[in-house]
Amino acid sequence: MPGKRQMQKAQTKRKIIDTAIKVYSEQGFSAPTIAIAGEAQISHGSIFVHFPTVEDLLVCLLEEFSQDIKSELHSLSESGRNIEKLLSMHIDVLIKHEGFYKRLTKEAVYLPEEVKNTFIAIQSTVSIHFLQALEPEMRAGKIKEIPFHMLFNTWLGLVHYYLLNGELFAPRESVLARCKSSLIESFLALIKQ
Amino acid sequence: MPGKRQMQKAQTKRKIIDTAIKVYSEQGFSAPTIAIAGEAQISHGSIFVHFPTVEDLLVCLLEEFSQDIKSELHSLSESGRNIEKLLSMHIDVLIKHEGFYKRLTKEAVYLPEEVKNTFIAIQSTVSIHFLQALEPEMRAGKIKEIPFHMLFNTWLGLVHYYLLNGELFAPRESVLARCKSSLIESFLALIKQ
DNA sequence: TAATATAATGAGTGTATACTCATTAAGTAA
DNA sequence: TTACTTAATGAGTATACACTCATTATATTA
Repeated sequence: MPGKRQMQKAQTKRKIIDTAIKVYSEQGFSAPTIAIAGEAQISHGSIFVHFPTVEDLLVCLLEEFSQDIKSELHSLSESGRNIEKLLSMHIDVLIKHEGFYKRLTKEAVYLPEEVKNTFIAIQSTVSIHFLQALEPEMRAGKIKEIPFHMLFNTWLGLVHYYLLNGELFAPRESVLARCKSSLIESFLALIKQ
Repeated sequence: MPGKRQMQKAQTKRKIIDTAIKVYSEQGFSAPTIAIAGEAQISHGSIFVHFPTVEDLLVCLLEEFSQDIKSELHSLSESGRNIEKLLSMHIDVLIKHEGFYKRLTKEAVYLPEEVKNTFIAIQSTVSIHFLQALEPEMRAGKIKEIPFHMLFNTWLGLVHYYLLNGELFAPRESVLARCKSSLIESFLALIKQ
């Protein structure tokens, strides 16, 4: 059975992870570690007891984030497999994690390679579901004859463009929530044969 | 007539601007000012003789950059006004400035507000040319009935997505040069009625 | 030529940050 | 209860940077 020590340790680690997600979502990834320590109400040094470097913390954060997103995508995509539902579900998952996801798209350049690759792996998972939903309609000749990866990149490009320029389209609120239907409608109209 | 002093001064300022563009293109905007001074073969302090802060340097850089891009777009769009030519011209202009433009798209978050606004103003100019080229074809019913801003955002989203993920699509070379034709073909196929 | 003005220099300063480590406090085992 | 182990602490260190300013070198003016 786990002793008090082990539980306390695990609890502190969890607090660091949760607080880091919160602080990075709000302040961006250049937020100093003292901001995380302050918000989590632990000492600065504690962070380095659990994570040798901030890079290790980031990698851990993204590992968890990607697991969450992937499992959400997976369980939601069970229910229905047409393209409209899938786009809607995709946006819903992003809305749920909008703060952190937006930071990832905005600040990817400055993140370590491993973190970037984990983020790319998320898109890869999305593309698999995207393909599964689109394939029947493509076979049925309802979709324009354009390479699949182009269709997917157009969708992701559009969604990320809205995330990156959210302040322009929807100041002080969720761009995705506000623009969800017009994004989906427009994209569907574009790809239809 | 300009004395030797004034000419020398102007020449140094120019050297700083040109070198800063080069260094920022290669290393990103977090490149330290000593890197610019070193590359320009001037002393570190000289930068601050000409620009009180790095922010002032950045603003100056973008002012010039946006003037260049806008005038290129303007002179090129004179020649022909159909949408295919315009897209091609747009990509060509971006290819010409790809290093710096790519950095702007990647690191926009960390740039001062004034710089971001200048960058947005460039897109605004592009959208005007885009509309002019598209309008005749829209009137003729050749284009899908989708709000104009959606068409434009889809295009820009796609192009920026390729710039941001260039390493994935075309490692060690110009993504835009490599993917230009497929970007244009796919986009035209999508928007056609 | 001598006096003055100023562009350019680069060692030096201040600040923000990640990370360290000796110390403390609290759990665990004898 | 006592000795041992370890999570947590936070003052301290090292580093990287933007920006300063007294000094130097060069042009301009009298």
